[in-house]
Amino acid sequence: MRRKTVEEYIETIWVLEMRDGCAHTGAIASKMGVRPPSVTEMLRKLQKEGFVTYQPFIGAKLTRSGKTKARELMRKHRVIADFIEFLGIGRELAEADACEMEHHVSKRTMERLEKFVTFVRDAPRDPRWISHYHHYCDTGERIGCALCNEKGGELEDWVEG
Amino acid sequence: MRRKTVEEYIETIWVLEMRDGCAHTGAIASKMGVRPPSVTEMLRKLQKEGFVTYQPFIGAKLTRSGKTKARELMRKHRVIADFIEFLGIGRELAEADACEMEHHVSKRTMERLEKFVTFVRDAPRDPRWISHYHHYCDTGERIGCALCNEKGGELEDWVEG
DNA sequence: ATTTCGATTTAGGTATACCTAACAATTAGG
DNA sequence: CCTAATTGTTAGGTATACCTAAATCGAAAT
Repeated sequence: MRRKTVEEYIETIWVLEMRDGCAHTGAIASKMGVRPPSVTEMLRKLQKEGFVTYQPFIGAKLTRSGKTKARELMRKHRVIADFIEFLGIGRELAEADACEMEHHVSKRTMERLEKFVTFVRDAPRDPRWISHYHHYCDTGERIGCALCNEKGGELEDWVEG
Repeated sequence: MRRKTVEEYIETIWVLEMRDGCAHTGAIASKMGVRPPSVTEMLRKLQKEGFVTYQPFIGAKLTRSGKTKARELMRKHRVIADFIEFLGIGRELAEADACEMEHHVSKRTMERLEKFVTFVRDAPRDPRWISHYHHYCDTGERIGCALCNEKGGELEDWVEG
């Protein structure tokens, strides 16, 4: 498998710390599919960089800055996974893809993507174009509501969100 | 800067081969921001893996399988960049983000994303919800066309794409 | 209290992409 | 044609995430 980044360790530690109170070397290792010595080594690095406090033979906890970082990452992760799910992909693959992608998207793009996801998810009513999109995915056939798509018409009958 | 993948080398070689007939070590190096020895080394690896033919002191050309790979990657790249641009990000950053992301998206998600981009770009008429989305990005204010969003209404007045 | 055993760290080694410095080949000018 | 400049490769070394095997810690059981 691919080599893990500092960020992936932080996310894993976050999850384990939530669950167990602190993240043990072995737990991190098995969750991430690496061997314990790799974890020990990384924990030392993360401590040096100020993301965790690490007590040998005990485990690791995120510092304030580690938690900030983790929250940031989890947020990115959720937004990306939600978006991919919206595209019509099952949650499991959406999650897996989000894992891979979340470390490679710029801040500005993330902001916009988040807005897009919110825009779609929290629409005041179920937007018809989404079902148009999914119909297009399934059949390749493009349909469109003439009223929705009408060009140049005045915007009337708005509903506040 | 981040360490480059095999795929990024293949893409760069594709571009240079298009432009110059073949990809020279120095050209690859300067385009990718690495030093020539790194390129020489990678070219040998790529040759061993069957993606390029490499003649020392002359340059590299993609093999059939290299070209297939390159086309695949360029397509991914374009789709992702187009999507990010659609979100309201300028082309330059969209391209940069695409570069980072394109190596981390699954095939199935890419297929769906491509459909989404096509669905939006080639809509028979300019879909109103896009301007709604951009309005939402700019102002945070959610507006919606009641006719478009009306729930449960029968689908009438369709336009074939 | 001592043994035993699971979990962890230490020691030492691999693979990969990168570098600089030194050397070699090709190309261009006189 | 031969030298000089440019370009490319070789040699040797770094950093990082990973591994296995061996040593060590700590807790639970006799």
